[in-house]
This record gives sequence, C-alpha cells and structure tokens, in this order.
Amino acid sequence: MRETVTPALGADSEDPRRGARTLVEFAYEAMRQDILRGALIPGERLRVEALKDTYKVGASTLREALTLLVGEALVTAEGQRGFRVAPISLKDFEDATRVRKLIELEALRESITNGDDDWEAGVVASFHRLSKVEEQFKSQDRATLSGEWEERNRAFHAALIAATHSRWLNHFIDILYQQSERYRRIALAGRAVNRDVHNEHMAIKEAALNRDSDEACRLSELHIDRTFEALSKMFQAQQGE
Amino acid sequence: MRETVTPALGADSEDPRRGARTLVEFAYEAMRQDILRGALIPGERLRVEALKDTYKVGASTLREALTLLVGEALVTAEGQRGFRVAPISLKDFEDATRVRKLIELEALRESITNGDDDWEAGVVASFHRLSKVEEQFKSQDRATLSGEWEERNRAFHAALIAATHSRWLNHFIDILYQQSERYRRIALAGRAVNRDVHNEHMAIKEAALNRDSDEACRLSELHIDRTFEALSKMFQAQQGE
DNA sequence: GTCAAATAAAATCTCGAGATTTTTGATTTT
DNA sequence: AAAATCAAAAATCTCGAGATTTTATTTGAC
Repeated sequence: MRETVTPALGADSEDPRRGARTLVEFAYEAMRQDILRGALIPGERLRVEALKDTYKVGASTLREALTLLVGEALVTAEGQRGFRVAPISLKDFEDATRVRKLIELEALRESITNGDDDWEAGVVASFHRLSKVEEQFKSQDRATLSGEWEERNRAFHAALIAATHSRWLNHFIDILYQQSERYRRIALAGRAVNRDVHNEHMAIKEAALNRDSDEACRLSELHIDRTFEALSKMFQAQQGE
Repeated sequence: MRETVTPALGADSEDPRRGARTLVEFAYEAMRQDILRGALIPGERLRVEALKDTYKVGASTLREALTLLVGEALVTAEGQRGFRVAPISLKDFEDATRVRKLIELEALRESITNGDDDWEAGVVASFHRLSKVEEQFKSQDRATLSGEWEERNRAFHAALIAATHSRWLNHFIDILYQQSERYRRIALAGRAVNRDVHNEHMAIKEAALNRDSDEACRLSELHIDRTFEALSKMFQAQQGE
C-alpha cells in the first residue's frame, strides 16, 4: 500500500509531473518545449507509438496532448494520417509577425490608456528583471541563460499589455508570441542577438510609462520590424543550407 | 463477417460518420453544432461518461474531440475537474465583436486590394445564394431555413475576405466568426432578424466590387456594430429572465 | 446542532490491446 | 521496364476497464 504522508521537501523535484495536474498537461508542456526549442523538427512526423515511450504516457494521453498543441498551431493533424510538427516558412513568419503587430499594438494602446499603478509597477519590475539577465550576457555564457532570458522577455512584453481588458486580444497575442518565439529560437540556434535590444526595450518602457501611446506603438512596431528583419536573414541563411 | 462491398449510393446518408474521416472528427462536429445551436448550454458540465453514450464513442475519443473544441474556445477544461461548455457573457460578446472588427476589416481591406476575377466571382455568387434564401424568408417558415441561411451568410462573409493572403488573419476570423455565430443563434433563439440585413450586405458587396476599400470597411463596421447592438439587447433581455 | 473526519459514490484520467487504415514491399501482368 | 495487384508491415484510431482524484454523504466528536 502506498504511503499517504507528504514526501519531504525537495523530493518532488524528482517528480516528472512537475506542476502539471494531469499527465496530459505534463506531456503537452514537454512537447511544447521540445517544439519551441526545435528539438522536434518542423514538419517532422509525430508517431504516437514512438512518442509514447519518449514521454512515458499512454497512447490516448499522448493524443490528447498533441490535440492541445493543434489548437496552438504548433502541431498539425490529418485524419488517419497522424500528427506532424507544424511546418515553418519565411512566408508564415512574415504573416505571423504582421498579424502580431496589428493585435499587439492595439493591445498596447489600450493598456497605456487603462494602466493603473499596478500596471506601471509590473512594467518597471519586468523590465528590471530582463535588464539583469541581459547584463549577465556580457560576461557569462549565453546558452545557459537563454531559457531565463526567453522567460523574462516574454514577461516584459506581457506586462506592457497587461492592462488590456480584452481576453481575445490577449489570447491571440499568446498564440502569436509563441509562434514568434519558435522562429526566434530556431533562427538564432543558440547564438546571441547581435543588436541592442536592451535600448529598444528601455525606449518602449519609457514611452509607455509617459503614457505616450503613439510613441510607444511606434517604437514597438520598430522593435518588432527590426527583430523580424534580423531573424529573417538568419532564417533564410539557415534554411538555404 | 462484415460485407466489404461498397454500399449502394444513398445508403451512406444513414452513415452516422457523414464526411468525417475519424470518429474524433465526427464527435467533434456533432458537439460543435450542439454548442452553436445552444443545445449544450453555456457553462454546462460536459461529463465524459454521459456524452460517451450520447455520441456513441469511447472515452478517449470523446476527450480528444472535446480537446479540439478547447482550441476553438467553445469548451473549457480544468485539470481533474473536467470539461464545460464555454460560458457566455455580454462582456465576452462585446470583446469578441471588437477584436473581430479589428481583424476582419484588416482582412477585407487587403482582400479588396488583392482580389482578382475569381474573388469577384466568389463575392457575386455567394451574395446571390444568400439573397435567394433571404427571399424565401418572406414566405416560408424561418426555422427550417435558418441552418441554410447561417451557412450562406458565413460563405458570403468568407468570400469577401477570401483574397487575403494571411493565413493567420483567416484563422482568427474563423474562430471569432464562430463565436459570434453562437451568440447570434442563442440570442435569436430561432426568431427572425427584424432589420434589413439584406441591404447592408448589398451595400458592402457593391463597395467591395467597386474596389472602394474605405467605404467597404466603413459599411462592414456599421454592419457588425448594428448586428451587435440588436443582438446584445435580445441577449440581455434573455439572460435577465 | 455544528464542525470535522471518515466513508462512499461519482467522475476524471490513464493505459494498452485490438480494430481499422495506410504504407511499404513483393509479385505478377501488360 | 512500368503499371497494377496483392500481401505484409506499420501506424493510426478506438474502446472500455481500472487507477486516481474529486465530490457527496455519513458518521462521530464536541
């Protein structure tokens, strides 16, 4: 019979389920990360029989996790022909970037109008956290920090638009941000960004806190465009290999 | 042993699987329709054990179908606490309408710029088909035609924006159109629309074919706003009961 | 009587085996 | 040799039973 006593602290760091409530969520999160990292290659077939063993879950559980990823457009499914990692292309990257701009700028504008003190605090705090990890890039190895940078960068951009009331804008931004994260990570392939993103972030932060929504949107658009330009070159070079 | 010969034509109208390639797709489509119709009530719990019998599929198959609907925001899921029909609210309806306007007008503008002869033909044809069924409203019973009207209305709006190159705009429009369809069908509850939608559609069609994107967008926005105004009143009256 | 703990019931979640379909490869025919 | 046919292999899809968790009910303590 199984012991019902709560295990000692630290023991649950061994728990393969982490924070997931269900095995579906666990498999979903593991595969999501593997797709964003590029470990699961775009276009690759996702065979249930094989992935069962990789992620240590049953067939139905795995299919349900894959179906969740279909809803986020990280996986495609075709009846009787299985699942695949969603393919990537410059055209799709361009399209996703364009639509993300449309939606994110709308959300940013509203957020700057609505934002209260908590919103300002969130922007300041997340920018600070992001700056700290960017500071370390100058000395430390980039690869070990990139996971942390990804998370803090996401948090900063989320904080900027946190004061939007629109659930739908937020939902679509989440999806498109995730798409752009995949393109960024695949294009960079572990390398460092070679332009001054920090100053762009700071300028956006300043404009937002000054409640200058036109300027903040202008700078944000510039930021997204510049990022796309830089990454699309790397992407093309990489795909052309 | 089961006969392997292809059944006679007409016999497959008895096939509960219809056009679906898999049972997952079949259950997904059946539940989708039931949610859009309001037969499955917003907020209602979706018990796998019960729905298994209703849709005549196994537990895993049903869960996979439900998970597909989670991706379209028609169903919500909470770990270890099951699935629910996505709740509705005036606030959500308002938000979905706002974001749909943002995205759909962008798509319409691009479509009018890009549209070729095939696009024009599609707009003319779908408008004609929609007009025909609206004609019949004057004489025939509305309830029997409403399914056909829904489909043709959807087709007309899809034809207008068919020339967008953006897969992402189209994807989000599909999701938001479906949301608005649910609100419309629930708010109307089988009743007829009491304003002249036909003329609004015609005006949009004319502007689009004249390649007057500003005017087409203006009229389209007006159309969406008026529809929202009318439906939101019915919706509030209904929810207040 | 109220609260809490223990128990029972109900529901979700999970698994792996089997049915169905697709894909691959071998054989035959033109 | 190319195309078509058939058989074998591999993969998807599907099911229902059992494990786990949540929810409802009962019992007991104060």
